[in-house]
Amino acid sequence: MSRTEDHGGERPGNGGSLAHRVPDLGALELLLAVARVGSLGRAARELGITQPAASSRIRSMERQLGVALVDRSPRGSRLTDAGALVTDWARRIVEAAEAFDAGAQALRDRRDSRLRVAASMTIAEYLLPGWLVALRAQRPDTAVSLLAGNSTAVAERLLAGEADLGFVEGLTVPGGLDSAVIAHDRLVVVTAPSHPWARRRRPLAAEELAATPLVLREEGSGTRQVLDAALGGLARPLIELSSTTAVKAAAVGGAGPAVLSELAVGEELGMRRLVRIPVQSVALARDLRAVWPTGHRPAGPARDLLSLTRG
Amino acid sequence: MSRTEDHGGERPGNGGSLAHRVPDLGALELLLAVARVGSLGRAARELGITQPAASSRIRSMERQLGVALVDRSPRGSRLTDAGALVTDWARRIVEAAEAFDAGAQALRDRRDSRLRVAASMTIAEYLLPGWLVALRAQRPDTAVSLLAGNSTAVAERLLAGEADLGFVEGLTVPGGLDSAVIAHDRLVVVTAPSHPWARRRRPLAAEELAATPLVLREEGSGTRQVLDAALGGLARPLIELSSTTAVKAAAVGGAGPAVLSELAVGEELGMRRLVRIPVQSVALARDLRAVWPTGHRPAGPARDLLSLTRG
DNA sequence: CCTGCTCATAAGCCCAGCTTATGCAACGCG
DNA sequence: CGCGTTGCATAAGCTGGGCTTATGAGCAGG
Repeated sequence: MSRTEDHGGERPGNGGSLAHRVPDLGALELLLAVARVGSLGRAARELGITQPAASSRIRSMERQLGVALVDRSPRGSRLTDAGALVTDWARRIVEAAEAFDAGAQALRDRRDSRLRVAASMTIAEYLLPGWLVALRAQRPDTAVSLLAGNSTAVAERLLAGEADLGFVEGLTVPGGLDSAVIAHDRLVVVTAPSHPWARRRRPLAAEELAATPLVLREEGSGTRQVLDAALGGLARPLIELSSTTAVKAAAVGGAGPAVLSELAVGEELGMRRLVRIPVQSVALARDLRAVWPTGHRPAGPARDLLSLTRG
Repeated sequence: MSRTEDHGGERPGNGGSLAHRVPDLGALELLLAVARVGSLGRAARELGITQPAASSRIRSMERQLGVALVDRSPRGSRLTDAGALVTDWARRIVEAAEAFDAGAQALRDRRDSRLRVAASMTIAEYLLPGWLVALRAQRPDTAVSLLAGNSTAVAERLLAGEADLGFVEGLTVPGGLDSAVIAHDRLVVVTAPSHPWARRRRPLAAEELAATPLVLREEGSGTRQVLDAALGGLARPLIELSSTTAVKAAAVGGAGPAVLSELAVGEELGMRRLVRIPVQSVALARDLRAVWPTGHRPAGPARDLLSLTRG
């Protein structure tokens, strides 16, 4: 009985879900603390728990992973070689969690925040959380609120005085707003590694791209606009989906070639879940801009955030 | 009472540790499942739990974050706007956890694995987990074991027949091994954003770099070797630390400029915790190579993995 | 030799998350 | 129009993981 039965989503051969095989955030934070301070007890104090709790938690993490992580000695604890590696991998999870937390907090703080940001989806998804983490490190007491929407919505909020700083990714800047380019983005053509295009040697020609049915965002999205403009309104949809995520999932699943922001596919390219297909002579670049009401040069917290965004 | 007291490591103004503010992995996986299948009940079934469990878990996640994540209706559940954003951020955590899991499994499987990999630290830390995730997606039943060490150790394992495929990042290929370049890496000079160099307009000259005390890895490390070679053995240490992580931490903390692999600082640059300082006329590039015993061209699982590594 | 640091073990508490058993609302179909 | 199906919510009860306090044992240094 129990629930060992393999339902739909479970890949074969993995005993239970990720959550059962990966230590929880608390344990990972503890491990990082141990690595930093070199002692279970002091790490425990740093996290506000007792030494036995830390000891037991590290031990159960070692049991779970099947690997010794720390070398205990009467004079402290050091990471084993495997432990150092695990700790580095753990740090990635914790950093992602920090970004999540910063973003979530901004989503919640809505009311009494000192800095109200409006951002387009792509920027809110991929860039903003990192900026918020950095901002929090610099100015821990700046409460930020975030509102995500398309370029028009961002402009409205700014002009209505309901937001202090905006971020957009269109080809044009909405009227009534000043802007500064903070980064560049590019649309890229991607396929699953199994797709024939992944084995091409020569870059794709614009006509080939225009002639091929693609997995795309819906008409009206920023991404789609740029693509249509670049191809002269010719983009041929295989499927139209309403979120970047859905498009990625379809592409990973082998539905067909997709066109997506470079920002959106970084992770997937790194993990080789998607392969980037070079394209020739198609202008797929676009600017990412910070925007604010004409004249109202960002000051205070808005200026702090803005200065973080241009590295 | 309880433990609200702010001990050393806690930044002010954050109520408790990350783990208390970020939903656990199980909840995040559940959220992703709900987003995918559009129903609490079906998501629950997919994860092998009951519908009330899923319902309660999503609800408590919403309470924790202070944001409504899903719109429930008698015909299913769809993400709210905020929910879509949160789900995207959650996906990053889950992906990091998948990489962690793939790595940890390789660390454990030591014995009966079909593919034994030996890799240098930098590659094991930053690249390999992603490759393993991709490999698992392609060939779910390939058990991989991982041994991390320096170039010499990698070569030894391969030549002793204790590893099937190696990855090194040196300037030279150890004797007795064939190799293929799989990627390029570059050392970069980084500082905390507060460092004077961060506000420089002109690239750093080689002499300035050589004349400045730097935060460095210990002598003998791959990174250090490349730097010394590039500067003509002149690198002047401010501190010498024994792990990439420690170097990063020192640099982030403002100890001084550091020289690190591009791979190692990607995250920090994105979050603006570190700033990259352009350098002129210093050859800091290096190749990342797959290696194997001369003649034993990789086959089977080794070949699968190898083909994943050249995107 | 005692004091102070480290970690380990034991016994007990508490809450988060699970289960089963319900109820209620909306849709589609004979 | 009632019936079955699908989807979510609520209630009551169990269990285990993680916490606490209390204690012991190994090693270093004044």
